[in-house]
Amino acid sequence: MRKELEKNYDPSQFEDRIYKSWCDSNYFAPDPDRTKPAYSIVIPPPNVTGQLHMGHALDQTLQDILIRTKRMQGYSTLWVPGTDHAGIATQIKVEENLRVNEGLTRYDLGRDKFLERVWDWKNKFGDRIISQLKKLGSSCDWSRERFTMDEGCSRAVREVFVNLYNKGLIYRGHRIINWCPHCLTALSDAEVEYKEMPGNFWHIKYPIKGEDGFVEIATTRPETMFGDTAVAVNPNDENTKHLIGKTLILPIVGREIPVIADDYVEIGFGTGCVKITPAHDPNDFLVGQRHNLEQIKVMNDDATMNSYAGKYEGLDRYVCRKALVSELLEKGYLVKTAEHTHNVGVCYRCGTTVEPLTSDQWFVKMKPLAKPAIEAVENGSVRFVPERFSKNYFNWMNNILDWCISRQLWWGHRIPAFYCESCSHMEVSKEDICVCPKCGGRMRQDEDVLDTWFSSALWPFSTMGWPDNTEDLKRYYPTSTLVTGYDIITFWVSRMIFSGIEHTGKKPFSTVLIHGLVRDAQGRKMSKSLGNGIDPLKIIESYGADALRFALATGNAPGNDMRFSDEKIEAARNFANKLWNASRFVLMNLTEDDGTLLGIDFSDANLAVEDKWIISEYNRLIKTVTDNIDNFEIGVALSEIYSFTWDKLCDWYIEMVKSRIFESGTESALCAKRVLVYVLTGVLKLLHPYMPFITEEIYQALPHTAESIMISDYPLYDEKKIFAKDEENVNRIIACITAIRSRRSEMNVPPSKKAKLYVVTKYKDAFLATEKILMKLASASELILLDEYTSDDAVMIATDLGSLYIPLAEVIDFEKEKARLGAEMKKNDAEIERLEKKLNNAGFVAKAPTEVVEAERAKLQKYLETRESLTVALNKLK
RNA sequence: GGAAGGUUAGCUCAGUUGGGAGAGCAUCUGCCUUACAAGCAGAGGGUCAUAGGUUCGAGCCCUAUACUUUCCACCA
Repeated sequence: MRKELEKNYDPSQFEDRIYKSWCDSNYFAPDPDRTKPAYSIVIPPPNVTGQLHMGHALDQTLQDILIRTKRMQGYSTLWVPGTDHAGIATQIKVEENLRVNEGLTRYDLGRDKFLERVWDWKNKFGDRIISQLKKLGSSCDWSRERFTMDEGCSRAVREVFVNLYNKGLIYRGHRIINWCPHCLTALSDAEVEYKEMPGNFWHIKYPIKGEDGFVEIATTRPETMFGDTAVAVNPNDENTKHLIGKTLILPIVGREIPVIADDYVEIGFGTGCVKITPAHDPNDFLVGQRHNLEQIKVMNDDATMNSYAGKYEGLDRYVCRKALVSELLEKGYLVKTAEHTHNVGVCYRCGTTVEPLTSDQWFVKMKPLAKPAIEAVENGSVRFVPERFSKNYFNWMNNILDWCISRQLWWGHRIPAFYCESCSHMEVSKEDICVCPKCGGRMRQDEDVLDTWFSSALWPFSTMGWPDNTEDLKRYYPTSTLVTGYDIITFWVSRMIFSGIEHTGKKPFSTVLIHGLVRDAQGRKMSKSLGNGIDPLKIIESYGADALRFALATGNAPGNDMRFSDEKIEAARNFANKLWNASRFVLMNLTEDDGTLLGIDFSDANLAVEDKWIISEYNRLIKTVTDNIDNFEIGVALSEIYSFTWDKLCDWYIEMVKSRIFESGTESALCAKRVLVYVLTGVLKLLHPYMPFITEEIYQALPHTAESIMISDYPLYDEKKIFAKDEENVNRIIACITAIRSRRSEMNVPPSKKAKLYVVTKYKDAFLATEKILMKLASASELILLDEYTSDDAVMIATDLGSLYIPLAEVIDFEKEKARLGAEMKKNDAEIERLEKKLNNAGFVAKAPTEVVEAERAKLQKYLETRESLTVALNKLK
């Protein structure tokens, strides 16, 4: 029994129901048929405690469009879902919660108790994001849902860590790293953002030992002078050369430091003399290494000063800075203070200014890993869409430094390194080690955890069971397409590429489809602090998931940011409504015995010219949509479906066949109905990947062969279903009807007023084939085909079909009509002149492709015909 | 400092190998025409940022300039 469609389109009535039916039917699981080609995607795992935002919605929509298309096209599709533990972000959230609700810190609870709390949190909110993804219609295989800290992924992490360590690609070292004094952890270079901030250049005198003079240095961070272990000058700088080798006395501190030569110092910048603080500046650190300088750390982990700062010990770095500057001023060491804006690194999670400092951390040696990963993109094995983002990638990968992977957090994968408490022997191992293999002493595991992105980097294969060579891995890895935003190319995409190549010997995916950010209606980034975020769930509630998906998938080019506005979502909803109503029309006219009439035979001689027209147009649509999807031009494909559905199917075809359909019982009516069902079903299929719910709801109400539209066959382009001649004829009539309507409207003829229509045409076939349509849609009371129209009481309309005359004597102002025709003639003549000039241009005719020249000739022909008609009409008015 | 985008209708944006510019929204004029007023039929509105160049032909390719966004680098 067929279902009826409700009178009004109300997605909330069916979206959840349909989603459940898909799940119950297990349609999201990959087809086990081994003969089908594989197509796979892994989800960019959202933060486990995060809330769905527009970025997710866009990301999900694009992936689902690809997956659903491929599934219908006969691929065995796998879309692996899951979530990320998001180390710092989650830990901060739980700590904040703990502080607000219980006034406790994580240290009050201790590591184990605290981690229990985080797991509680994860279990409580971990399902929320997943259920939100489902609201969007995502066709992920939920039975394969993964979490970066589940057993399998954790095993992969250990495997990778140990392998890299054994290859010498992971090492522990004392290096300068980015330290967040708020999160109390090291950060990788990628996790530091730079913000422009106003600051000062303080010029300070460093007295020269044994002389009266001094050296003037300029610094933006005077408080680090407690850690100065040299002053550097450029050996080629004539102005400062003489200082090399001298000894300086640090003001206030009194410690002696040397003047060294290093070409890191830029000649002509500042005073030419640079204080060197190896423990608190990345560049100074390198200078220190070159010159064997001592590293003096002057701050504690929370960015308060330590004992090296003498009486400033315990003060915050900025409080210290202020006090120190006053003291320097008092004592005459401060030469001047200049304003200076500079970029300051801040923690990407909490925004605190990071402190570069030396510390013992774990690193991944990047150069050897980066090389094959760069090559993979260079040789096209991994392809970015749009292509320009590969430049982004190269820029990062070519300049990459070693990756600091240890974090002083509790939430994350604990580093599998074990230290002996007795003999300090260290072992790195996949299994826990309790007893020292050297001395039998007790081993304790490294306190630190790994950077969240360390596990994300393994996501494409860890989710498929690696390091075991599972069936999934064999069948679905490497994955086909990765869909993500350009903002995490460095964080995530690049790391997946080198990890995949290193650990599986294969690239993790073939294509990286990059999308932009979803911004608010004013173009601002959506953010919590601005409070301008738009909640996708609210949008779904009031407009439906299909409308949201439509709004996100259309109207912007790949990789570009897009603005989300009410207008856009309303337009999307209106389209859904249009489709809904058109479908209702089709269904209303579907008599019971039509129910089996699918798969219409197109050799059927009963097909009217307009039937062939819409079938041809539909067939062309299939090609356009398929081609565009193949090129990842998802938005273009969708707008093609949109304009076909609205402009061709609804505005023309349905209007054209209405009168036929109402002649019930005739073969002609039946035929139109068959075509309607055929074309509508086809459009629904093409549209299904974009708007899965509404298309399914309508599909179920139509006569259908597949259980669900989502597992039905995707339409295929068929050259035999292009009826070029009929298309041409119908297009002529369409142009004709439009011209008539336009003239009537100009002349304020009410739509209800019908008028005789005289037609003078050399396209008699086209006219005869479409007579009825012309009559109805052009509001004609009678059609009269003539060889020549002789009276002068009619409005003449020059069209592609020929000259049309509407006798509307009472509304014609002859002078006005003459003027109008004259103006039209002038415009027409201008076109003729332009085309003749072009066609008389020997260069054009010789060099342009013949089809272009032919097209121009045809146009000229048309304008010449129009001139004839206009001339006749004008002569009559004289 | 390096790099990549953007500049097209009043607004937001498309424009896929170069062949006389499109959509949605907004505006104006008519319509409750038996699927749809979340609709129908018409209409107006653009020196495609500027200046050069290549070409028979440039919104599209090249060079320069202006304004703008983003990424990377950089706390002397």
